[in-house]
Amino acid sequence: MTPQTTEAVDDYLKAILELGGPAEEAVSSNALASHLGVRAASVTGMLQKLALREPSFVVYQKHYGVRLSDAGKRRALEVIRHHRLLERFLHDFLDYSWDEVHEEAERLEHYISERLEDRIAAKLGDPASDPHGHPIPEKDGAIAPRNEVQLIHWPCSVPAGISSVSDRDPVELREMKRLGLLPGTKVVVEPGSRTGSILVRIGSGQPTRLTLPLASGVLVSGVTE
Amino acid sequence: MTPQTTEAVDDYLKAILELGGPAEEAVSSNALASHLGVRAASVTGMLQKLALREPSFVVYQKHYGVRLSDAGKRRALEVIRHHRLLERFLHDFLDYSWDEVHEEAERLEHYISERLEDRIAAKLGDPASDPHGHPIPEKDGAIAPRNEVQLIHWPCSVPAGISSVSDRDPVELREMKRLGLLPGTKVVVEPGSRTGSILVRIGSGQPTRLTLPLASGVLVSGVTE
DNA sequence: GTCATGATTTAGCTATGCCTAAATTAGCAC
DNA sequence: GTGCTAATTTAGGCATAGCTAAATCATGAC
Repeated sequence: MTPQTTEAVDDYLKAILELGGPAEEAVSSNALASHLGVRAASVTGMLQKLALREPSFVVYQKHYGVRLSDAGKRRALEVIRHHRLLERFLHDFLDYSWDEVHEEAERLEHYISERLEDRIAAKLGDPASDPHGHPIPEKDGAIAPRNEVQLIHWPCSVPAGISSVSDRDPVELREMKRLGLLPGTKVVVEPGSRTGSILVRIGSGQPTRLTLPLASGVLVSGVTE
Repeated sequence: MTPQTTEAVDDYLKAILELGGPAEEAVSSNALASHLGVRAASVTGMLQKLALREPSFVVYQKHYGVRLSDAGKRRALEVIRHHRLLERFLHDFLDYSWDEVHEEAERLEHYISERLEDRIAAKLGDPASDPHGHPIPEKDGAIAPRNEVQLIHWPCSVPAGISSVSDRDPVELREMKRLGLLPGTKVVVEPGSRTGSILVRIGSGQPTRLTLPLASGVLVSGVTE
């Protein structure tokens, strides 16, 4: 049987979901193009096909933007569930380190069957989040909303908990691990900001100076003490 | 990075390796076409590309046939190693049954990284065979030669051991499991052949009548008693 | 040796998913 | 409203991997 979706289609759907944000706003072709690393012309072509598909994956309006249809959103969330389950599985069962899981999961997420998805989830005991702290959508696509803020936007002296970290760059991830910037860790931003860095107390250690690129990859939320 | 091989290329290489047999004879386009379920014309086109690649995967002579080059053989064995390691992993760690592993492994074999291959092998303790009894090639491609014969060609009354079973048909596999036709089991062909079936004592049970399609999927070798 | 038959290859087409370059459209300033 | 600029779309091309139909080749029968 021909697969329902291709790798390219999955990647478009994920990108539209991410770029649309929690409000699921319409996403422009240019935004998709730069996020996916392809030309805007390629995006237009793909969106036209996705809109004409049966069932349609997107609602596309020329010169305006694109939104996911119900079917599109369902598939996007399924692929994200695959990705995050795989990351946790590779990390917990196959000795993958924090910075190695993303690349492998990014490839395999398109190819695992529903059966394998279920077996991995069962083996892991239906985990709620991946190793970077990102929530794993339920099988029906449900995903608990979160109040996350970039650490660099968190007010001084107010304690916060790391809820997740960006998994895009393995080098950054290794550095975060070294510094103890793990999901669940308590952090306090100390007075002492400069251009290019902030001062942060991580867990119970001494305040540490974090460069902005690094700190911008750390998402936090309030802690109820 | 663009992958070194595509799924189609992998499938051609595996097919050439299998159809060439232990002597690695040249394989005809027609044989490949019927094995792969595509038209002979498609095979010719693909072989021409595979021969021109750098490094070349095949040695191709028009109107004669095709053989694997060293690079082609290496890749074919790597994919087979992936397939069989995956089968054992799915079976032993993720509660897949005997007849479910093939389909999943057939898809994933093309997409797992060398790192995942290594981690799975380590987790399993470098197993020698998959759940159907097929030998898993070593990382360098080495694969112990076997003296297997189809059960239907084994002489009467001479004890034999099942070395492997065909994994193509899940229905057949379930039937084999029900009958106890598992790799390692001792079998003896009893006098009582008819057209369409043979009589076989499986393990220490009573003689059982096996249909030829089923029995032809059972490979045996001599047992040293 | 010729010829027929079956195997094989060529030629030309389809679809996906990307590209570039050129044309077009939308939205904003004024 | 006009016009500028940036976003968007169209047009035409490339590679992969399949297809059909037509041409060609090779081998065995005679």
